[in-house]
Amino acid sequence: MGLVRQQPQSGYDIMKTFETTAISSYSSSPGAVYPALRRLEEAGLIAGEVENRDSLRPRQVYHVTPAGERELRQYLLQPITREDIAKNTSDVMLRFVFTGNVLGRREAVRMLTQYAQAVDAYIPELKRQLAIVRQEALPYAGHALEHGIEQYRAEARWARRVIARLQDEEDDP
Amino acid sequence: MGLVRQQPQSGYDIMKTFETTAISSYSSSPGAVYPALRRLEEAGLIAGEVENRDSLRPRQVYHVTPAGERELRQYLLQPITREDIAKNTSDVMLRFVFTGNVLGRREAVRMLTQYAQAVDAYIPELKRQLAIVRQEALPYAGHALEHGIEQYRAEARWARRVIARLQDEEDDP
DNA sequence: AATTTCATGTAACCAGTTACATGATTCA
DNA sequence: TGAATCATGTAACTGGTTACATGAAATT
Repeated sequence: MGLVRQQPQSGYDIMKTFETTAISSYSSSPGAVYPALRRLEEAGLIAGEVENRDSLRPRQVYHVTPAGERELRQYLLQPITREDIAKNTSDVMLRFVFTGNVLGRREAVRMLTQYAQAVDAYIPELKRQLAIVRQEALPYAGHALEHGIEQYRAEARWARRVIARLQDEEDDP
Repeated sequence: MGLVRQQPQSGYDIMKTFETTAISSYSSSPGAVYPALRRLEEAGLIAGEVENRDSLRPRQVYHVTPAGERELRQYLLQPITREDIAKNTSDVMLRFVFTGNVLGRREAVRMLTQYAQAVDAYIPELKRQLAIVRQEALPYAGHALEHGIEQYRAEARWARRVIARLQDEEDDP
């Protein structure tokens, strides 16, 4: 839906995007995309219009309805939870991109600030787990946990860097 | 199955592990765990035995069969693909832990070496995508891509550090 | 002329989520 | 004694995967 918001497009376009870009964990199969578009349309969040109706190769181009816009904004404004960061960071990234595009720079900064704080709060949790697996002499699990800690550290660094950059732009447009 | 390999355990134990540890993207719901155990048992990869049969609270404790052991080893020996690293790094981490525990340090090092190479090969791909989104003036998508690049850099650093550590242990056991 | 790409979909299969259900045991 | 935990499962719903199907338009 975020994709359709950015630019009205067809199911085929969406499949293309999932195939070619690094939006991981999303499937480009028509069996996933077309039913999903249908569901969103039935929920009234997007609406499809047929392009090139007269020609022999029509396209269903979807665009976001006002109700869909409201829903999307509401979704993007939801606070970032511990679950969000523990499960899929790439989902959070997608959310960040849409937050920036739909709600603007201010909100994107707000979101990243929240995100960085949530990450900071999560790292000690992982450290506790690391202490436990070290006690239990599970070396490989320990390495994997260190991996997680490093990942989240990189995560926080990135967020703070982007926040700084966005705020610089604000000062100097 | 990897969990059952490490130590024979029940469905409840597995649910507990998923709940308490940072094995993301795995569900702790009984509706997922018990059918999965059943499937593995029907495939002959694990076998369950009833503990405390006489008591009023029996437990089905599963252990890996020889066929399951073969299957697991074969799975762990499979080369790491571009898809593996692009989709879910946490799955790769799980695989690393089991590789270390089941196949030993040598294989763990081999796997990490492969992994680091695959990551190195993936980063330029992301950089190309970054160049494209910069051309198209998509700032937020650009920040998200930079995030991905940073993540994979941290990934490669971690892998090389762990490789070095494991090789040190080898020299000096 | 043949292959690839555009463009849309359907259907069978598989698997996860949520919620419900049951009952014993342990702990406060 | 009541609440939490141990322990196992089922059922309805949801949604994704794989594969099949169709046919026009563009490319080689």
